[in-house]
Amino acid sequence: MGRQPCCDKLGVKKGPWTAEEDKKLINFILTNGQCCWRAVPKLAGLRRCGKSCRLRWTNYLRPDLKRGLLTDSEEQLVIDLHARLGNRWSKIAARLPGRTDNEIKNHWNTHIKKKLLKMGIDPVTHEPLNKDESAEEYNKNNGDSIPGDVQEIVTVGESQSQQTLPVEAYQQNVTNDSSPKTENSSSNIDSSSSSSSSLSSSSSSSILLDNICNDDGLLMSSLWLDEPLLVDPFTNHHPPTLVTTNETANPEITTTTNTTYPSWEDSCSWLLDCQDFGIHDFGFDSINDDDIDLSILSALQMEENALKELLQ
DNA sequence: AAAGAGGGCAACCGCGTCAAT
DNA sequence: GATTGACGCGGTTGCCCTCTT
Repeated sequence: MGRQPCCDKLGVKKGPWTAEEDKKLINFILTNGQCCWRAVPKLAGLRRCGKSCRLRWTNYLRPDLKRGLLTDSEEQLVIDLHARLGNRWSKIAARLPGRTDNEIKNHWNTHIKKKLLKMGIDPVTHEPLNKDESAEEYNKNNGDSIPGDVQEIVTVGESQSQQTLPVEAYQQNVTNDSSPKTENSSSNIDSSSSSSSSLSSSSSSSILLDNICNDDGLLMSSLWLDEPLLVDPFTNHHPPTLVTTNETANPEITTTTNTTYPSWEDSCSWLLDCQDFGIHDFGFDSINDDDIDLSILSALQMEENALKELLQ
């Protein structure tokens, strides 16, 4: 007959994960790697469904995850990808290293959606909302009049020749947005420019987007490509995405090859975070530190080699 | 200071697809 | 080929925290 059931439905724990459970899961994945989620709860000594373990690992415990709010450039990238892909969060997440589909989905629903609506952009179609509708919508949501910039966006957006204006308007809005960000300064998307103004951040994001999206066919084939770009030492399947900006189409733009991927600190900051509740509580004592270092260094070496191949 | 409202996020649910038997 | 279950994904829920009154 079919496969064995993934877990005994009876006695399966639900709800928030405890530190103890996290510890067990991390220990297990680090020592055994990711395989066969249905076997994980039993082997790791967890009273959880394999599905729940996978979710916990991919959305919260994975070492290559970034923390904090999405950066402006990441947000911009999400918007643009969403305009092309719709609610395919996993595909969108695949383009944002260290971000999970769940995280992006949540961020979209709680932040970006509202921002777009506020700016008179339909978050579903990414088209400008009807001026009256947007005004109504805005008044409904905010009990206030539409700000001048939104009105301008809506008005300009009515022009047939300005299809991409909503995104540009958003960029402008982001650029002007002076609200503080709690996001740490590291951005895998354009870390080279993140230290400069938010304008350059948006611009580089734009270049990146242009690069990715100039040819929708190329984008789609690229997005549907399931083959991992590089090897991740922990997951073996969802590595830090290599972001290469190589502008050659426009002679006015200096040809640059800007490749970024998470630094050692970024990739392993979670290990440092473990110290918050005692890294040894995780039972890492049993793991040879040299093994971890070597595996990660080896993976980084592989990344470097892959990068060189790409650049050749 | 307390209570209620709203927002954010982690986790669960249900469905579709693929693979094993 | 049919059946069954794992896996992955998107949608939804519910808890917790913060803000407002």
